[in-house]
Amino acid sequence: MNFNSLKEKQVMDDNGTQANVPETQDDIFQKCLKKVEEWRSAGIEPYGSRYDNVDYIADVRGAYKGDASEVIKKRIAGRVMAFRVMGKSIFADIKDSTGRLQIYVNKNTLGDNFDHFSRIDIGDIVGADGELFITKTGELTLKVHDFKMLSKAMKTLPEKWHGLTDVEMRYRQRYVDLIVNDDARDVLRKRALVVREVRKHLEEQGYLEVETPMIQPLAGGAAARPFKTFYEALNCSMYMRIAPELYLKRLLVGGFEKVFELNRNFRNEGLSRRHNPEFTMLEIYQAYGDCRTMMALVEGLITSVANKINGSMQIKKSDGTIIDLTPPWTIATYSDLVKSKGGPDWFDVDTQERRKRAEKMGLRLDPKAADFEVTNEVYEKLIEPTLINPTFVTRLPADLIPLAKRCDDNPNYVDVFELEINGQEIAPGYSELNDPVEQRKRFMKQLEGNSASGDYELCEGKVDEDFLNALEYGMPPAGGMGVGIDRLAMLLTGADSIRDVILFPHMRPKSNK
RNA sequence: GCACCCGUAGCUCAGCUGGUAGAGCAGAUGACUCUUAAUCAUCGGGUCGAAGGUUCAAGUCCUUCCGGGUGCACCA
Repeated sequence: MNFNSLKEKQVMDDNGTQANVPETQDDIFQKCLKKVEEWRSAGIEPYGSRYDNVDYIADVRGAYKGDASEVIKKRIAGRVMAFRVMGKSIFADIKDSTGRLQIYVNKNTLGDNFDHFSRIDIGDIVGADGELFITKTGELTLKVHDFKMLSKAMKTLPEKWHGLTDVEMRYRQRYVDLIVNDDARDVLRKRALVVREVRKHLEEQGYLEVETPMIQPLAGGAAARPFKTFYEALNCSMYMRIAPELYLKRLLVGGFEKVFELNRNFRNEGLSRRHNPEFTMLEIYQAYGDCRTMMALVEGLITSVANKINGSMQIKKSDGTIIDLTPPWTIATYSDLVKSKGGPDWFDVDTQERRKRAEKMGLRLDPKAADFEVTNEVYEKLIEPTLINPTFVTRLPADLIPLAKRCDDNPNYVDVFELEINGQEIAPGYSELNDPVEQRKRFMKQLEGNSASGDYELCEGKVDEDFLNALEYGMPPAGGMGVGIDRLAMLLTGADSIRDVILFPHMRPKSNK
């Protein structure tokens, strides 16, 4: 009568058996449920428990020394990635976190269990005991004596040859991506190693890792729009931090001399290939240092991490160009870089002339742009993208970074650096401002600037009085630095998109209808 | 936020100037005791992202919406 029964009837008429039923993903699920029941009634639990003394596949491969007569018994566990049935023998590929190994099963060795084994699907997780041998075609293989079901998969894996390429699904269902795409797994594992090595290096240098609030009453330390939230128990609005800076400086006041924090910042901004609003930032402060202290530190840090991760100072990008991290890194002043593009007399000519030159070089300028913004356009559009090998850009215009400490010899410049690698800013470093009166003045000016621009409220027009209070107790002069860990991971893994180095990048939730 | 591109079976993709959806893998059944993208035979699987519109007829053309990608902007 209804559609389904008609359809099933037709199937029956066509081939005279009841075996074939309509096949959708849901039907496959039902089929698997049935398999689970059948296994259970045969005394096999498809969702196994603890499975001890498992060898990593990489170690199993290492154990075979080329002597075919030697008997090597091993136990492995992992996911079935391929399954090739040949009558009374079966080959399957098992994958664990260290690699892949082919297993071989035949009816003579397994007996009744062979039929149970033959019901395994690609995607199931199994354990297997057996001994190693080399097949006719020369592949190291485990001949299975016994196996154990550890987990039955109810969904089919993406296709074995092309894998999973749909970018959206790779990010939304990262677990599938990780099962199927070895390179995704490698990149994300490398990222974890980057984080580990960064910590190790800093600890070895005597820096103390600290954790400061991620939910803050005022979101300071950077110019960015914060995420706002509400703290029920305290009955007040709070912000997700945009930077840990103001708390880390409080620690300098408190007497911690070398500290770092490696954790998430949140900025309420758009997403792009290079930006994720929730990103991992390393901030480091060192009392009695300045931005040059930080330059030496970051050069040592990144080269050491690169060496541990890649074993090389060269990184090949997807387009074939090579980034060379070999120290010492280039140091260039902002002005010299701008002059190299805009002409040696760039800063001597008048504003009109600078505009004319910039436009001649193909820049489209906002007619309202201030003079220093015109210059900065030249820097950002024409110079920054060309800084592929590591370059410390120093002595930036004070207009650009109003909160930093001025250079001793010229108050028009600030004593900072921006580390550029691969045309991207990887780390800014500062000689930190420790004059509380000057700091208050700049905060006030910044507030005015923000209310004037009217883009958004900066923490509702409030100044972090507690931070100023801390400064008034006296903060040692210090060098400070921030390193974008996601971007560093991109650099060291050659990833083109920041999302490739983030396990679960943000996605717009799918509406349920 | 703006511009451009994409969305077809569980996955990877075809589908021409509009004519009513197809392949491989995965799945089912059978054969096969050294395969490895196993092979061979047979079979099933679709709200063509969603909703409207044009048309005798829409996967295909138009509009809106949803989701994604890239670029720009915001932003270090």
